Amino acid sequence: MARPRSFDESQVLEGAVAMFREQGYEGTSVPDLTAKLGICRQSLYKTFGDKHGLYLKVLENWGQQEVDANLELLAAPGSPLENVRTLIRGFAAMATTCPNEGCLTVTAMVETRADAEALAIVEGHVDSLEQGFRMALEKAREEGELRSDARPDRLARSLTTAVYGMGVLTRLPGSGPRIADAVSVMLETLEAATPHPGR
Amino acid sequence: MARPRSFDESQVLEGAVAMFREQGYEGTSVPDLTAKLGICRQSLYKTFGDKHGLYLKVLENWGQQEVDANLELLAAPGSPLENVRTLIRGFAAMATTCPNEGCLTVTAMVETRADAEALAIVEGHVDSLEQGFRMALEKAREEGELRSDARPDRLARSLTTAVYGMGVLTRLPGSGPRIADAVSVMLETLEAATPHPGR
DNA sequence: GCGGTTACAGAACGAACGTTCTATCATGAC
DNA sequence: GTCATGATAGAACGTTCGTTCTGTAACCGC
Repeated sequence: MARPRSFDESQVLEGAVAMFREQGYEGTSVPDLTAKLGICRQSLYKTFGDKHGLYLKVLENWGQQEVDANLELLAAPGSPLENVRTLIRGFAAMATTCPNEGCLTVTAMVETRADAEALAIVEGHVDSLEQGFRMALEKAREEGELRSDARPDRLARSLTTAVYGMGVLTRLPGSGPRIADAVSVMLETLEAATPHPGR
Repeated sequence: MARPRSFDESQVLEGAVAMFREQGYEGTSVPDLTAKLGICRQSLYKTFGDKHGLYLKVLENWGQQEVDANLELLAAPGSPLENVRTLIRGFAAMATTCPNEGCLTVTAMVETRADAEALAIVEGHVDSLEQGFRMALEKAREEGELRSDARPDRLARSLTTAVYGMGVLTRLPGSGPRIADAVSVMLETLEAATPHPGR
């Protein structure tokens, strides 16, 4: 009954994620978006309301994809402590292999300090990661992978802080060694909380 | 021989630091600057070249004030390990008491990913902090405050990463507990590297 | 095939940006 | 007091931003 749209909404969202990630919100103009996403201005406004609406949608989409994938990894069957280690190593690998595409969450935290809606979404992402760490570490303690006097909540908050530190230092070329050592110390801190630390 | 200028250059720089810190580079317009700094447009361009020149000057000024103050603190006489602890606690206090004025270095890393000049200055700041940590920790090891098998370089890089993690999470309201726990774990990690960890 | 509906393409809007230009004003040397 | 000099104040430049408007093109049900 009408002309079909010549773009795929989820593909547009994916492309927008990449652009906002690399260039930030202010740094990505509407002409930029329409040119690289294969969607015309009118359709963009019809579909997402305006640029800010698209940005919020992108942040939510990021949460449903990246963040939820991390949570699934942390809650995966097997050793919860090993899941934590795997995720941390994964973050470090991402930070060192793709230094130019920084973490969308980090960009959003810094750029949108006056954007309450965006901040709320981003805060949800950070909280989710922290809770994911905490639950995995609690499970690890219950299963005897961590000592009974370990503090999963404190460890989780510390890991979260360190992970976002890696996320922001990714922006600096030559931070590879810094990030690698940060990961080493994180893993050692976890090791020190196991029942038999040391060899 | 001519009309004297009605502004103080160092005061203008200080004010500009505050504005760039809170609002970022893009988020601070030239009319904003002239209105709040008490300097007219013409004088701003005459003195600093252009907005970008002012920004670079601000970054350098930040380095000479904040960064050098931190380095002095780390190299202060007395216990080098205690100096490290004091600096970390100071960062945490800053992050929790002044959450709205984020770290200028963090803002610059995220915002100016395509600005090579700014990035170079900022990289210098990060490297300086890391080296400051490393030298203090090496001195601590030499003086017996840390075990001989401690790794000052790794610890320094890890601390640096954690500190900038705190810097970016400052942007999120309600990160107080997260930052506090991150500091606790950092201090525990240092404690674990002392000759007699535990009580 | 035809009509109605929706997407597309591009021109055009006002506002804000960084920057430059012009004119006025305040001072020090003589 | 007069003049040269440099700072100040504000209008004005072109560009780019996000957004809206106008017309054209493409599809579906009948």
